[in-house]
Amino acid sequence: MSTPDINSWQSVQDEVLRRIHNRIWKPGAQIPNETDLAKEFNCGRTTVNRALRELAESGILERKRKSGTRVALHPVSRAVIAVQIVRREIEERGASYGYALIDRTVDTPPHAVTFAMELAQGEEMLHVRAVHLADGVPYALEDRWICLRTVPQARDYDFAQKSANEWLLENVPYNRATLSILATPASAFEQEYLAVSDKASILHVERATWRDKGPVTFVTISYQPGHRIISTTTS
Amino acid sequence: MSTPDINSWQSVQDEVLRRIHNRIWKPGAQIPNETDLAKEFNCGRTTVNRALRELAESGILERKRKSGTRVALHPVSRAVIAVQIVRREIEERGASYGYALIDRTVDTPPHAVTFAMELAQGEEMLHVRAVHLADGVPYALEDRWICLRTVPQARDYDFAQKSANEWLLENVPYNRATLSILATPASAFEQEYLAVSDKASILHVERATWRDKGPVTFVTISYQPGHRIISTTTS
DNA sequence: ATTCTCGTTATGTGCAGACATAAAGAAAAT
DNA sequence: ATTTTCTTTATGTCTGCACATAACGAGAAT
Repeated sequence: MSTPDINSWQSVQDEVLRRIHNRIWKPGAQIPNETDLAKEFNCGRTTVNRALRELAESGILERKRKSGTRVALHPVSRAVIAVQIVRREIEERGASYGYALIDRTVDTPPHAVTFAMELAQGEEMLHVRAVHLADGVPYALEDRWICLRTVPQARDYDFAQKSANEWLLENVPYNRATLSILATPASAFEQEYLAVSDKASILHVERATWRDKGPVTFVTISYQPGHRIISTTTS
Repeated sequence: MSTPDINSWQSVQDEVLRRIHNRIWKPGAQIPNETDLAKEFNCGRTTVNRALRELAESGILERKRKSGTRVALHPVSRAVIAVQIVRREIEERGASYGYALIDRTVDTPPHAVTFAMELAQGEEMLHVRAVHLADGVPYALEDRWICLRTVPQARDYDFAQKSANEWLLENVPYNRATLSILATPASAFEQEYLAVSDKASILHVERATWRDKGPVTFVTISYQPGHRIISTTTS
C-alpha cells in the first residue's frame, strides 16, 4: 500500500529479493498472491507474474497453483556453465588455436560409452581422438564416439582439418544432451598426449547428445591439469 | 501463412526449434520478425516474444533491437548444475547422512582464499573443516572460510551439530556467488579424512558468496574419487 | 570525409482483461 | 469412513494495444 510505485518487473524482483534477504519473508513462508502484490506495487499482475516466475525458475521461490507462492526452504541454486566448442574456449583466453587428429577408426565402443548413450552393445561406431592446442601446447584431449546410424555422413569425413567438435556442431543438430564432470588420474593415453606425469589429476567433461531419439555422439574432453570450469551464478 | 494455428508459446518454440533443426533457418541466418511470425502462427506478438526470448536466453538465438533475430552461429549451450547443501545431495542418493566437525579456528586465510573473495590480505576469518558422511563413509570434505566482518554471529556458533554449509544457508543470505570446478591429486589432508591414497584424483567445487558488497564465505568441497557432477540440459 | 541529427524499425516491456488449469477443500453421495 | 463431485482460488497463459528503447542508416551540417 505505502510502497511507492514499483512498475517494472525488474524492480518487483528486486523488492521481492530484498524482502527475502531481509527476512521479511522467511524461508518456507507464504508470500501474498500476485493480485495483492500488483495492488501494493501499483503495477499489473502480468508484471508481478514475470518477476515471480523467473525467481521460481531460479529456485528461490516455489509456486503451486491454488496453494500460492512460498520462499524456498532449501534454495537449490543453479550454476550455469557455458558449453562451447574448444576452439572458442581457447580463443577467448587470447591464445592461438591448434588442432591435431590422433586417430580415426571404426570400432565397437566400450560398455561405458554404450551405457552413457543409452544403447545396446555391439553396434559399430566411429571413434575419433584428437588434441586441441593453445599456443602450440596441448590444452585438451577429445575422445569421441559418433553413432554412424544417426550420422552416416561422418563416415566420409576425415576430421584432419576440422575437429569433430566443430564439424558435428555445424552439421548435426541435437535436441537433448547430458553432461557429466569428473576427475581421474591421468591415463597412459592422457600422459602421452597432454605431456603430463602419472600423478597428474585430470578434469573430464563427458557429454552425450541425441537428435530426437537417435544417439549422435559421446565425447570426453580431458583438460590439462589445473584447468577450471567457471560459472557465475546470478541472484 | 499456411501453418495451422500455433497459439501457445510452447508450440511456437517447438516450431522454431524444428525449423532450426531442419535447417530451414540456418545458423547465422536472420529469422522473420515477431510481428510476421505472429501473423503466420496466428497468435499474438507477446506469445512469439516469450518463445523467442527463452530461446535467446538459452543461447540458441541472438537478438538485437532493430537488427532482428538470428540463429546463433556458435550455440553456446548452457549446462545447469544444481548446487545444494551436501546433506540433501546425500539423502537424494538414498544414503543416511552423517557429519563430523574436524576443526574450527580463527586464522588468516591463504592468498588463494583472499583472492577468490576479492579481499585484501591480513583479515582474520573463521576456518571450519568438516567431513560429510554417506552411510558412515566419507562422502565429501568441506573446507570453509567465513568472513567475520560480514557474518559476526558465526563467532558464537560451534558447528559441532550442524554443518557450516547448512547454518550459513539458513542464516546468511547472499546475492552473488561464483563457482569453480577443478581436479587435483589428493592432498595429505584429503588422504587422511577421505581415506584415500596419494594417487587418488579429487574433484573440487569451490564456491565464494557475497551479501551485497560484503564477502560471506569461501568453501571448497572435495569429493570422494569417482564422484560425478551431472547436469541435464534442455532444448 | 567526418560528425551530428533524426526518423525508422525490431525488440523490450507494461497494462487490463479474459480464459485455462491445477489443486485444495468442502459438500454430497455411497 | 470412503469416494465422488463441486466450488473456489492462485497461478499459467493468450490477446491487443501502447509506449520505451536500442541501434541502424539516411541525410544534413560541418
